[in-house]
Amino acid sequence: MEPENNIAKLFGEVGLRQTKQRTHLAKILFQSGNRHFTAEQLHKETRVRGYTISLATIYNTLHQFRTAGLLRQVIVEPGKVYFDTNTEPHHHFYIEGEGQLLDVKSTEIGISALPPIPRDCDIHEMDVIIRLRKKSRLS
Amino acid sequence: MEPENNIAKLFGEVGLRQTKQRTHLAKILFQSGNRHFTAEQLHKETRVRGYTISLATIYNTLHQFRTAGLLRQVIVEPGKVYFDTNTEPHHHFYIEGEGQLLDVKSTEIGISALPPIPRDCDIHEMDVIIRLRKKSRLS
DNA sequence: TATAGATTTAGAATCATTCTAAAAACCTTG
DNA sequence: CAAGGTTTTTAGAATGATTCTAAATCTATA
Repeated sequence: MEPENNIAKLFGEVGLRQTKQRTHLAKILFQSGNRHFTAEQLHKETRVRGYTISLATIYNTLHQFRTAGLLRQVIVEPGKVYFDTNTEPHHHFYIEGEGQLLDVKSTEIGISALPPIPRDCDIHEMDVIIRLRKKSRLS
Repeated sequence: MEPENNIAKLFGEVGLRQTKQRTHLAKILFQSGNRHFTAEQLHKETRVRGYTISLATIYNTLHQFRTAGLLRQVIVEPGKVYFDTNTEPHHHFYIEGEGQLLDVKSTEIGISALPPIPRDCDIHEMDVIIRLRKKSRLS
């Protein structure tokens, strides 16, 4: 119930200094449910909320949050990066044409076998993307 | 054993006119085993082989081949699109840092359960990407 | 073989993202 | 609390992959 303090603590834990801009972004991103967004969308949202944060800072901060483990990248479309505040292992629906991402819980996809990993490599992460299309009304 | 004819037939089947450029690209792409590549890599390769094909044509043709079902896109990295001549359902290893893609046969990953699809949507395709990193020699 | 329509092309344009270098903010230490 | 060194922020330029444009060229077929 002390959101400001939580953010201070969060920054402390991941070793990021507290600045006005980072705090604003953290509020937008971490004080309500999980969300998917692009840098550009977030930038628009800061302006709507009356903050003034340059696009460069948005990008810088998103990368810092990502390296700190607070955000995850989702790559589903050429030339555009989505970020996801849900950093738990999970998967995605992607609605093509709408550009909408939806989380799929890890438990909802049963993966029963993995292929042999090339020797000299470790698994870093696994992405499952189920690409969907809106049913057309024309039958 | 009549590669030229095969290509002619291929183009006929998918409704693409035969042109010098498209034929050259089809030769490079479909006359040996499956491969992963970017537009830029393919462009370089045409030059090495002594063909002269503009980058714009490379892009045009790749998209036409894709719509014709002869190629598949693989999106694993921001700002860069890979193409794959293997159009069968299958998955990928992606070696981060190396930019290398490797096929994983569908049968090598057992997917036993799928989440409920949002009503009003159909599954268009499913991508599984296992991101790998080279083991560092420093233990 | 003429012709309508498709294709190719060079180069400009676009778009998301990154870079640069200068200004501002931050956090010690004296 | 002021100085000084380090981080951050920022506007704007730069980048890099891709797409667009409009003119030139080619292709299939009548």
